[in-house]
Amino acid sequence: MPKPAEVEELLRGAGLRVTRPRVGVLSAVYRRPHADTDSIVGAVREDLGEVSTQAVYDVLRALTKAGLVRRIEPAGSVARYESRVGDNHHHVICRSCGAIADVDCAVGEVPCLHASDDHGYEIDEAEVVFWGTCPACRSAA
Amino acid sequence: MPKPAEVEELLRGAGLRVTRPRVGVLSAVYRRPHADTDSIVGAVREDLGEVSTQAVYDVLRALTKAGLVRRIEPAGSVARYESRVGDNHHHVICRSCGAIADVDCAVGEVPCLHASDDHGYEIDEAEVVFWGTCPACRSAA
DNA sequence: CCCGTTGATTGGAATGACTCAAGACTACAT
DNA sequence: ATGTAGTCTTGAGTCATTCCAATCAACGGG
Repeated sequence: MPKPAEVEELLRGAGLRVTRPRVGVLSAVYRRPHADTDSIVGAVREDLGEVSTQAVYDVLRALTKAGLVRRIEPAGSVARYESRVGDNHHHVICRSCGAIADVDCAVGEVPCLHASDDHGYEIDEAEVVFWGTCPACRSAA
Repeated sequence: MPKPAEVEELLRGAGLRVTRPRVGVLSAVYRRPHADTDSIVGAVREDLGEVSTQAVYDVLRALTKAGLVRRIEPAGSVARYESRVGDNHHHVICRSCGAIADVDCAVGEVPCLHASDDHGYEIDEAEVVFWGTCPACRSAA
């Protein structure tokens, strides 16, 4: 959980200008892993007051392009963002409630898996999603 | 590529009624692997004439629930459908043009991978997506 | 320390995939 | 043949996301 000053340093290091919405959004992503855009907007507004929805969308795209956050798009869900980047970890998602948890990659480097037949593609990443039922939903059933 | 009679048999075997839109949609999915809804609508209309877009959506959902087709939702793309079901294969997707190719699973049975830490989830499937650049886009660059 | 340029933010409107509701219709069983 | 559960159609609506033009602010050069 980086301090505001560290967040600013992260932005500067990525060649991005330091603005209030950007600091707020990046902090919110650190604070709430796997949050969707809507809840990030809410979190930022709690901190900063008024921020336009479009600013958050724009900032998230800029942060994603800069490699400071990672956008994940599980099937059947809206886009979500997380701050863990560069360590090529994977996710386990509950089919029932949509909860997401991180799963460390056994290999650690991309691409961690190799296709049996790559069809001539030059593969740079292997994305793994484990689908299942989380403990809470399992005991509720 | 099943004949119309075989398609009807597939539908009946899944406990679904045999209707013109259903036969048309299921044939179209066999004919065009990894097609999105829009191009399936187009393909069905070529065969049958007028079919409402909503009927296609509805049929695709029914076929998915019955396990006759599989819905895949690659990040940054609309939903796509394929007829290969039950063999737990994976996909390689071109970052540039979105082309999708099948990759046979080395294991063959679900779940083919096991998480290093399952967080208590009961995992029933491991979905793998390989991201890269297809031969055509690579030579065009 | 101030100022201008460049890039960010805002607000409004639009896009597009997908869903919902209500009624007409039809495949299939009795 | 006939009833009925399940399909198809039409039309409207939802929601995440994007586009555009105008305003505004960060930050490096003076």
